Amino acid sequence: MKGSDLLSIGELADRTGLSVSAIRFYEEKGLVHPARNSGGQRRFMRADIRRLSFALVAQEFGFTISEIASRLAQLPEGRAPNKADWSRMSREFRKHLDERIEKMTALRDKLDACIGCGCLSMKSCSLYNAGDAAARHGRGPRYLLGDAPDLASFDEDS
Amino acid sequence: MKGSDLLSIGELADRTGLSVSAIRFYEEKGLVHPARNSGGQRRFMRADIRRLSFALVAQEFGFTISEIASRLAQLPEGRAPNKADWSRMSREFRKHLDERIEKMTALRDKLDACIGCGCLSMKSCSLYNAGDAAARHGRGPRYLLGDAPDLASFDEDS
DNA sequence: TCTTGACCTCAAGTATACTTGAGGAACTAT
DNA sequence: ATAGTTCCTCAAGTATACTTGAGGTCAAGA
Repeated sequence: MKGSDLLSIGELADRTGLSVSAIRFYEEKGLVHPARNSGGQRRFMRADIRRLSFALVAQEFGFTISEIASRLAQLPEGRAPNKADWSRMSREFRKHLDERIEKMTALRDKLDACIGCGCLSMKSCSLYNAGDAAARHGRGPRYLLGDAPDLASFDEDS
Repeated sequence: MKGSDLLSIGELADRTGLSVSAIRFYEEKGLVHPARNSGGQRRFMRADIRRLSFALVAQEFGFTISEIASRLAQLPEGRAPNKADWSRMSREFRKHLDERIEKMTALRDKLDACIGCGCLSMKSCSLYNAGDAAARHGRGPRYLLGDAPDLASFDEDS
């Protein structure tokens, strides 16, 4: 396979640092769509190195496989994506990153305020209802760091 | 149970927005340590509302249950934690938050630089080896957004 | 007292993200 | 040609974070 511009799954694993099984799994999830040779073995394009590397970075940021698959789906399928394709996609990705960082920072600052004022008692804690600012996908609390329905709980024992 | 300063699991669920099953699960994981009444039912302290609320916030930030359990273990067990206990704990927690946000921001900025220069081709991409800056706990890629072992892959088709 | 809702335990199921293993075919080098 | 490595599929296992269900007990109001 050396010299070819198609990569076997093992070569791709070496190039990305991923395991072979993880790459198969990612294919199943739609992150890559390798061709097959006459013997049925996967043959990847060089551009797939970048797709998978992007996936790994995105995972660092807490994106799920299916979210990543959606982003990668924006890249052209037939031809290898070029700089413009990647830049466009990355720029969009960046927006989501910004949002995520912003939410984390906002939540941290609220926690910070709570530590600063020493309250944590919900009478004036800004973390109460901070949930509006935090991206709580799916399951989540109705009250954060608080006990709003009854305002007497903490100050008694302090 | 009304009027008592001990809460049933259902009351705690109402106050935190958690499900009853989740609270039982969290007990199993050591986030709370409720007493039992004569009939074997769980009786929670008011302070447990805060413990669980903290757990929920921490989960937003991407901490695992066991990490959260470790943090909560720093609070006094016998007596209800007071403001000073919570502040001390939160302050420590805040450090971890800062680190996490910093790492995300650093990684984003590297991605940003890549978009800016339009490279994404690994010859000078700063996301390559960005892994040093990114907290990759456990499994992780050896190469990020790149294909260092062979520097010719992207520029051909662009 | 009796009924109904809340609670109990324990086992199993769900989703995400993979890994591991069995049994077998393909590829590559000598 | 043949050995050794790599690849294939499919099923099952792992860890995290819970939920759901079965079968049964407890508590609180009428």
